[in-house]
Amino acid sequence: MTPDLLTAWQAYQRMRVLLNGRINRELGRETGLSEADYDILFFLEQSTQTSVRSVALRCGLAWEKSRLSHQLRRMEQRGLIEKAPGAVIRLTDKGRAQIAAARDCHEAAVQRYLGDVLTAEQLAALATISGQVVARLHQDAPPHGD
Amino acid sequence: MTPDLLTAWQAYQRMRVLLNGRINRELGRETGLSEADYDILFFLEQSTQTSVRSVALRCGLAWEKSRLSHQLRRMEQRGLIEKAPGAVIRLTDKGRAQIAAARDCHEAAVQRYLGDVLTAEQLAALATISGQVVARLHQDAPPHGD
DNA sequence: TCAACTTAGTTGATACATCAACCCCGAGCT
DNA sequence: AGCTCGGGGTTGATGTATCAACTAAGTTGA
Repeated sequence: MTPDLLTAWQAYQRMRVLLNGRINRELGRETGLSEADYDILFFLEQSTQTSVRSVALRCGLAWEKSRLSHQLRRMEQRGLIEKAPGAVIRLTDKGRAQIAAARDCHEAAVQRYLGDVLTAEQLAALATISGQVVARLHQDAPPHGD
Repeated sequence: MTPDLLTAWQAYQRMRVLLNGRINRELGRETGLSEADYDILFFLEQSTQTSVRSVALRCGLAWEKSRLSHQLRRMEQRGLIEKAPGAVIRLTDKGRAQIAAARDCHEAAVQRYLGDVLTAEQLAALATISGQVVARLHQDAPPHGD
């Protein structure tokens, strides 16, 4: 492991842990939603259709099936979504309201911690780097797992 | 939120989720250690002293106290560490053996998914970006919390 | 027709993360 | 002395993530 790689890895790890901790905490405190909640609601809201099949969620979020199942059960109990027959998921009015509020909070955080700090070149570099790593992950253990 | 920022954020998020999931899964499968276990054991092993006070762990890892307490309890039950009076933590032989094995696995993964994929410039850019974001996080909500 | 296979989804067990509430002890103050 | 106060550490409750085992429904093929 070269020093460059070690340095980059440790710096990345630190950013990952701190940045995500911070955003999750802000989101939870201000909106009562977890990151998992947010991801689900955001996907449903962005979707052009009014209802989405579970499998589309699983695909789009790259989640395990059991994780999704548990999460959807909890969210249904809280009234954020509803399940229709045929493994179809729909946003409730409450869910729609919460994601709208949360999006502002979330985008503000991303702007504050990334947008305000990085140059356009750095943003582009981050996107490129991420894309390359993700491509490597896909090529390396493709079957279907994660 | 500019398109550049959105793109970078989404790409980063995807990398973060997939890369970390993959590394954690490999680590768990091949060594039986979680990321949390690894962080603790790595810190203890790197430490020059044979024993470390809890508070040093909390500081070095930037963990919440309750998180550390729960984690140390579980690890003591599994025989990876032992607690001495005075909030002192020590690696057991078993713990020392496991972290040695895990380090190889972990470094191989980092090499495979980052080192083999990114150029030296990209590694440097990633380190710089991470450093800037972390600095922003510290300046923004410094007290001592997270 | 029926049996072996896939794939979507659920469930239960276990581990992990976070919050709030608590215990303990030593530093400072009256 | 007796006090409070703050920090280190623990605990319990709750939400979250992962794995393994299971159900159910559709496919293929003998």
